[in-house]
Amino acid sequence: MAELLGLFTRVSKLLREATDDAMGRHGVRVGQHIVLTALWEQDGLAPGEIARRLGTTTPTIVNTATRMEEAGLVVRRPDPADARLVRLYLTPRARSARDSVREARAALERHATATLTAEELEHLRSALTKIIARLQDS
Amino acid sequence: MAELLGLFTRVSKLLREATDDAMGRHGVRVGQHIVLTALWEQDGLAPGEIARRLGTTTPTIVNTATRMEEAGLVVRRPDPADARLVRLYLTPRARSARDSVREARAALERHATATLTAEELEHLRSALTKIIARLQDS
DNA sequence: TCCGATTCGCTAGCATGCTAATGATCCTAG
DNA sequence: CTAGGATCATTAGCATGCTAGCGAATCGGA
Repeated sequence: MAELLGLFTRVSKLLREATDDAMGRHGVRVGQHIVLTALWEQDGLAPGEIARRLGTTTPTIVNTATRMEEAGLVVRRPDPADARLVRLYLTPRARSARDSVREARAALERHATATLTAEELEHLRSALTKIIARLQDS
Repeated sequence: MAELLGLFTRVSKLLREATDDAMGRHGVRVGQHIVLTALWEQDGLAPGEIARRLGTTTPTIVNTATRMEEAGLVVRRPDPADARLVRLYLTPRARSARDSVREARAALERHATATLTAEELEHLRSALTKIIARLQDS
């Protein structure tokens, strides 16, 4: 596998599977993490605000929010000042899952990179950051 | 973005978008690349064989093959010796797209990693390979 | 030879993301 | 104060992957 894109495809798939597995044990699916991340930082955001923060689209957040509502992780409430807006609020269950989900992800990270030295890890982080910056520009 | 998993999620999404864009200009979608890769190496493989080679599932290959058949990239033909098997064959169009698709992917790779030194690139490749090996074991 | 287990491709149905189109609401210029 | 443009969530429909379950075909042991 000499091709870098192929390596990324492979890593992404494996990491995503492992992440979904690790988070699933805490009642959260991998796709819901971006919404949780945003709401953990600031509760009561609207779908469009979350999408803008995380570089996704509004329909993605809306659909994810619907699944999370069915799963009892968030509730929708209309904005009292602007009837176009819908605000998403975490349920107690979603709030309390925060630490365990974070720890599960951190543990997975440690496991996946266990064969890398601290220096290699830092290089990896740096390389990924550079690629992100490069792709976001264009 | 201190979290490595978050970096990977971001890179994957950006790279996947850019790849689909680059390949789309040659009439091939990003999800079809794994099937093409397998058939470019050996034409006439069955869905199950492709899935085993590439670490995906048979339904994924079957569905992708259906879309590729509609797009005129492959044809299905029954195996003469084993009626359970269906063999996938590239059309001339898919065969001739090989070089341009490869070059498009290579160009994207060069573009995405333009701000990395040769040494950084080698480290990145090595780190990704290590992570893949680590995750495949478990 | 024949019957149960295995091996196929395929379909159904789900999660995750996307774009395009819709309808409600808000705001601003005149 | 009103009309038209902007902004918002939502729905519809697609691509990509997955698991579960189906029916057809094959194989292997009695």
